[in-house]
Amino acid sequence: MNVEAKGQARKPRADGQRNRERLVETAKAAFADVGPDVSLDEIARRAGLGIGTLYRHFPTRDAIVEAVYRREVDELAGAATRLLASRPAGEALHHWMRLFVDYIATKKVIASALGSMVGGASELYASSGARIIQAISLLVDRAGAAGDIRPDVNPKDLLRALIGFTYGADNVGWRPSALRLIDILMDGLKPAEVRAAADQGQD
Amino acid sequence: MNVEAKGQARKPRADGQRNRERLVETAKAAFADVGPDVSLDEIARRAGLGIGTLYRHFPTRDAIVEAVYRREVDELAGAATRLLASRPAGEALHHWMRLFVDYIATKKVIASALGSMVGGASELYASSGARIIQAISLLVDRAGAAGDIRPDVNPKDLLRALIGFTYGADNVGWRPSALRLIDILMDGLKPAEVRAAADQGQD
DNA sequence: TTATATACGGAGGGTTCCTCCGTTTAACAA
DNA sequence: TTGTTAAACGGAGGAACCCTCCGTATATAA
Repeated sequence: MNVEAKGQARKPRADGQRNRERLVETAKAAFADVGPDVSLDEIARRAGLGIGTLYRHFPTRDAIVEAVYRREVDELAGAATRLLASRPAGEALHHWMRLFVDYIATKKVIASALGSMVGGASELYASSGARIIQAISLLVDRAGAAGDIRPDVNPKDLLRALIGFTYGADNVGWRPSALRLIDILMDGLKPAEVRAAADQGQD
Repeated sequence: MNVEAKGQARKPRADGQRNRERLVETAKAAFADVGPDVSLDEIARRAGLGIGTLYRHFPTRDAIVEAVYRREVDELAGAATRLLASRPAGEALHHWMRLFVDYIATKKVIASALGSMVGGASELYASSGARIIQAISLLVDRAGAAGDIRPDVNPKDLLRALIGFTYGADNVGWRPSALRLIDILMDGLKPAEVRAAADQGQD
């Protein structure tokens, strides 16, 4: 019942897995109480591990951020289908965008990591960025098909906008500002008829 | 005819002014051919001056960026009134937002500097950030008064959006993406009647 | 010419990033 | 158990950057 195709691969070392886990948890705590710019050295130090060990497990900063926030990203991506099930596609998209802002509000690190993933060289592999793009694409497609928004909207544009809105998330008042911008953007996405109708109650 | 109120202040030293000028020009060249993240050490080195000299003239990175791009920022701010003179306020706002993107497209450094100014602690002094805010506020006020956009739009929100759109200006395709987003945002700013009218030619 | 406020220069300490490689240790076979 | 070996560890160390501090040099004004 060996899964290996050829040769005899060893099973991964137990200490390796333990340390990887330890690093992820330490990083999570460090992001929370030092801030999103905490140094990788600091994370290694807190974990009681050598810096070399950290770099072997996570060759880039984004890699460890991704590991830390995998669950959050999954939730956010999953919320897309959940929202679609319970309301019109246009509203689902609107809610999801607000949700995006709320997620970033608590975990600012995600924003910059997403930023470098979305436009990055390798968009192919199933990274967190890819899952988020899938989610927003689904919402945009459905909303477009339902006539809730114009049919020619580029989902990546919207994602860029969302990431952009959360840029500078330290400045006071950024959150309400981002939410207002989402409302405006959402209005701009609607075909003129829909807006006119919404303006006079529903028909 | 002494301008000084009290005591006898000396006139600024000639070498000081020369070096300041030299630093600004060197920085401009360095931003252009090394990139927006060129180190301050590198700029001082290229200028043939000590790092201490650079820091005395420009205590922060933003300070030197501001000196380098003062003219560009002035032009951009000035464009607001020029545009207002030649077309309806709503269109002027729309054009100005596109112009903003074009300016950033060539000088990426401005974006991050603006970012830290706009939300920064001291919004009071007449910095570049302040002049940009004044420009966009003027446009928003006029457009609101003319009924081209809704009257309750917060100009700082728009500026944040613009800065956000230009975030990640290295990624391929960011510029057309930013322009599309501006169009959408602009549509969202319009009162429903205006959009409906525009959709069917003009009335 | 002299006095002195101004400006210069760069050494140096602190931080972060990341690589490299000698040492340790877990997994597996005999 | 013991030996072999691949995997993982650790941290020294070089490079880059930031910024301060203070001894030295010089332009200005008397």
